[in-house]
Amino acid sequence: MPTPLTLKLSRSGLLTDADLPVIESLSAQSRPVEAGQVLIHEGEHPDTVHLMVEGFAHRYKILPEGRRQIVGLMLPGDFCDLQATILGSRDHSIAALTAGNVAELPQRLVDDLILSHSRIARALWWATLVEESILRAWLTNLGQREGDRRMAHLFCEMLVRLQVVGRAGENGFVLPFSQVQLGDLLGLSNVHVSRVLQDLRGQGLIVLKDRRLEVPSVPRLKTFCDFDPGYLHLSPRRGAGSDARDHASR
Amino acid sequence: MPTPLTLKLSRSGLLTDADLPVIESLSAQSRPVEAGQVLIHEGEHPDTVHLMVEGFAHRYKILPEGRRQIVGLMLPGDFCDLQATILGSRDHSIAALTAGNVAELPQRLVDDLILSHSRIARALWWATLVEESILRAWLTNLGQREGDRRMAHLFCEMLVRLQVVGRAGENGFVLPFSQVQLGDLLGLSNVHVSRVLQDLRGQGLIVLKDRRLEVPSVPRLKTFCDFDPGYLHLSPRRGAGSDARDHASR
DNA sequence: CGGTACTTTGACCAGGATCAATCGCCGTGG
DNA sequence: CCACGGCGATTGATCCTGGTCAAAGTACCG
Repeated sequence: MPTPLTLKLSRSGLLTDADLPVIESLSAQSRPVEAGQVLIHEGEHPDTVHLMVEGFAHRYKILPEGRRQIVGLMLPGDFCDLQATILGSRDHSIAALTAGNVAELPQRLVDDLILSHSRIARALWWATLVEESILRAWLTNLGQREGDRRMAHLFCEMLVRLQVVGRAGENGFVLPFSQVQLGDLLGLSNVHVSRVLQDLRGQGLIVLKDRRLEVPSVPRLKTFCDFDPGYLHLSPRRGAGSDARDHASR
Repeated sequence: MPTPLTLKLSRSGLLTDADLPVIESLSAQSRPVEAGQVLIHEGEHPDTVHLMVEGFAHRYKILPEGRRQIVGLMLPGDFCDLQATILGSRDHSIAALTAGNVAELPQRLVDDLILSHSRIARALWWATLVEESILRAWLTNLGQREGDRRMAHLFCEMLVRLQVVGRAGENGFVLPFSQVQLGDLLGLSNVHVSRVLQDLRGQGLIVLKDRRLEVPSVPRLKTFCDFDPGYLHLSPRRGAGSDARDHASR
């Protein structure tokens, strides 16, 4: 089974099979992290690149009054700070959401990789740009949708992103968030998150129990929140036995 | 007077004086655009890079129900689509907000520039990452702040960004938005925008008349909305006679 | 068995949306 | 010159999404 990073970058449409072993190797050395562990503190000036190999992490900002906004979700195969050194100090923190494994790559290794493998360099660019695209989708989600659709949209996105890296089935995945965290993701209070979830359950759009989210009808959920996966910029899965296995789109 | 692009990239802290003429040249050839003109349609697959030389533009997404969210603001010196070709089709549109000038650079020219000038390449990276950082700040703004602070935060950001490129004075700038557009930026209704503006005026935080925004006390406004410019990642202005030369505004 | 973290529920309140009417400003055409 | 229409801003009235406060229930853990 390929690593999540390989699975993800394969969907950029920019790689050939020759690139895959190199990419695989990036995930080889990883260290375990525990849930809640802070990977990068705001203000730090890191000199390594963090790659999620297993587990979830999140990027967040904290306002002086104590309010918190999660501004990014790193799933297996996602980089936490591919850019790190260019910007100087970080303007937000990153912490693990679940136990998992993180690879820490020296910035130099990444730089060398980019110089020597132009296709991979482009694929990394692609990953960064998709991240930015997701931010725009989130911004639209917060700015224009009400609680229930907002939540549904997040679930749709997570379903697709996790399916890409082989961490979700056709209809569900493990959702390791507390309701407070869901609130920090969506700009809602924990109380309201609870009610919205009840509501979605009541409409039969989701089944959420024991940290596992099931979506009885993915098309229905997508219609409900106008989810259009275009912003994830995924090329069709290619290669051996590409098949009817991904019904993505809609 | 240097072009806005030069002024902006100078603040990356990554360039030397030798790079400046090359950067200047990018703004040399520009064509006029009128207010409202669409520069890039959603779904298009552009093969040129757009650079704002003068005037404002905005990036926006439209939901099926007709709601609109502005997900980016391009000021003089900002690129509209530095990444263009990698992602394939665009997931949003870009339109001019005011009359202005736009340079259209062939993607090849940009690629060559990146290959031949590594410092400039890094500076362009920097610009892209700052854009992403701004998106995270906006997301936090929408998710965690109420209308009045949200508006104030936008004004603070615009003031700083415009000052960088010499298009704002110490205390104000030309704000070419209608209240509907402000609403689309901030996720507020036009009616509420009107009330929030009254409120800010009432508190003496802003003076807004004839499309010109004046901020009587910038520190007060910043305190009001917890504005911390760190996310713009600006290095101190360097170089010959760094000074009080940019009162541009008008 | 008590503590802690998370979820649920209820009551109440407020930020902000929606609907609707009015007003001011301009540009256009009679 | 004036009437008209369109756009944007303002204001008022009303409604609703979602926040806050508070309490209680649930589950896990040492």
